Amino acid sequence: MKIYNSKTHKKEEFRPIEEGKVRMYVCGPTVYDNIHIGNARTFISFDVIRRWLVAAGYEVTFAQNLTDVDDKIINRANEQGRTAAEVAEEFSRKFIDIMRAANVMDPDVRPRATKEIGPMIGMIKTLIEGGYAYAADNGDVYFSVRSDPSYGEVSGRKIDDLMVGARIAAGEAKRDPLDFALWKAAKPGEPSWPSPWGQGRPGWHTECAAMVHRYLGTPIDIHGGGSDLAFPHHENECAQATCAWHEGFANTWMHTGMLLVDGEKMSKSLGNFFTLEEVLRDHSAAALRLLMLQTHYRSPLDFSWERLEGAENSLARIAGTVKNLKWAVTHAEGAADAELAAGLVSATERASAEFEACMNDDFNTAGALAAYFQLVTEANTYLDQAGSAVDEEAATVCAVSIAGALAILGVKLPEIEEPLPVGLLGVAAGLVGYTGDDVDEAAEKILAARAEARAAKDWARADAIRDQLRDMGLAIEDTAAGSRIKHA
RNA sequence: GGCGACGUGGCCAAGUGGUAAGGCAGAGGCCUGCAAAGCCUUUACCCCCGGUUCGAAUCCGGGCGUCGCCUCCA
Repeated sequence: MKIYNSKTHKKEEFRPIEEGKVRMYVCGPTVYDNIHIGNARTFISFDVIRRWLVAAGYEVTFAQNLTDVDDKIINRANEQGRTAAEVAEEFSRKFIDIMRAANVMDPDVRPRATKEIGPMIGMIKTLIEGGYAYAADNGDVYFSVRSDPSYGEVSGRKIDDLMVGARIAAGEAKRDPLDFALWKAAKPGEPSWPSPWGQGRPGWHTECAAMVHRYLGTPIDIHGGGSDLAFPHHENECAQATCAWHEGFANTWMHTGMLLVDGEKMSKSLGNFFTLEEVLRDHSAAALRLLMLQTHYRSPLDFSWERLEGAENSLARIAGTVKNLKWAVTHAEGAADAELAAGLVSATERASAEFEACMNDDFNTAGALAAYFQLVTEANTYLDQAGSAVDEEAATVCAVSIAGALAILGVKLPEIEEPLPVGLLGVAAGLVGYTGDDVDEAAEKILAARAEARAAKDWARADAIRDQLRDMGLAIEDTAAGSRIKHA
């Protein structure tokens, strides 16, 4: 398996530190608001990466933090006249719920910054003792960037290049403009914890480093996040961890590309964002994920509602094929053509091999999906050619393979076995006088009545039956193997 | 200004040395009583210029353009 390491700018053969095991960490959200789909892109990308590592046989330990103390949370709380803890609790809960709605697996560990103050203070102490950090008179503690000779390696920067943009904000007590806060002295009314440097709270970069160390142990195999976190966040995390424990921090750094709207980065500060919640209100999580996976995780991704609609259509096509394959298996009649069946089986094997090769090549989900789109076409062709004489084993193998591949990617196909509505019974009673209580039997009677009308060239009756079903949100699909009623 | 990434058909996008996957949308055709679904066909000077090579979308140099980071940001 090859993974692009953004620290070395190369695809590298992935070798976990511990044979067969992967420890990975992805920076979680600061819980001051609902997340937008740009945030979601990163979490969905790493969800797929994690799922593929698991599918490849690795035992994966996945940790993701919740940053529940931060300037932005405090500001939001002040605006709304609530406590920071209340704001953090609300959006932590919402984040967890919406991630589940998006079919993103829960992390194995989800530490919260406010519950990890002790380990953070411990790390800061170690850094001060080692000469890498210093406490300022005002109660802030800063990391001394120039004390770390490897600073800049994660994001590929040179300290001298950074000088231009670096500034010291009013009220800060840095010795060097490059230095960043490990611990911030409390201002009146802010949440704070006691420390050797007085009441205060941890800096953002401090949290992640301490939590990685505590829950995964350093070094870890994979550290991920959006590409906008590479600098300064990841650089600073790495600097602290490296200087505190001297055992390396993360072997592979992975950064996801930004999600764009009209060519510009989606972000809260620009205001050009859609929340994940509002997107999932009218669109399936599966379609959103499919849309995202059709672009490589490292590339920028241009979001549009048109594309999302397109993904919805693609998804329906795939789901339709899986559904048709399964239906054909249960309605198979007659001797199947062995050659046709063998063709479908080998097409399935080809798709599966191609899928695996693409995923193993730095998670090329777009290529992996393309292999299965091709198989979908081949399966549809098979169903056309085979008619009702479907080879049950070949069709099953194909259907399972398609559904399985999508499941690995976390794309949930629309309910394949959704039952027909009970209201169909009433239609059946009116149309064909069927008064039983078996919906499937009613459907068969209705289809039989339509077939009869068509045979008698009574198009008015045949179409009336179709129209009546349409009013109920049902459609009739005439396939090579016979007609059936499905959800429109 | 510094650093990095990218520029492939109407839209999106994979492909990093051997002659252009796939999705969506459009058009035409097949099938169908009509439709739906499905299948088939259909559109590429791979941003421009130069170089390396038997051969380049793919490597090198230059140019133009876009985006990101350098400040909170997934």
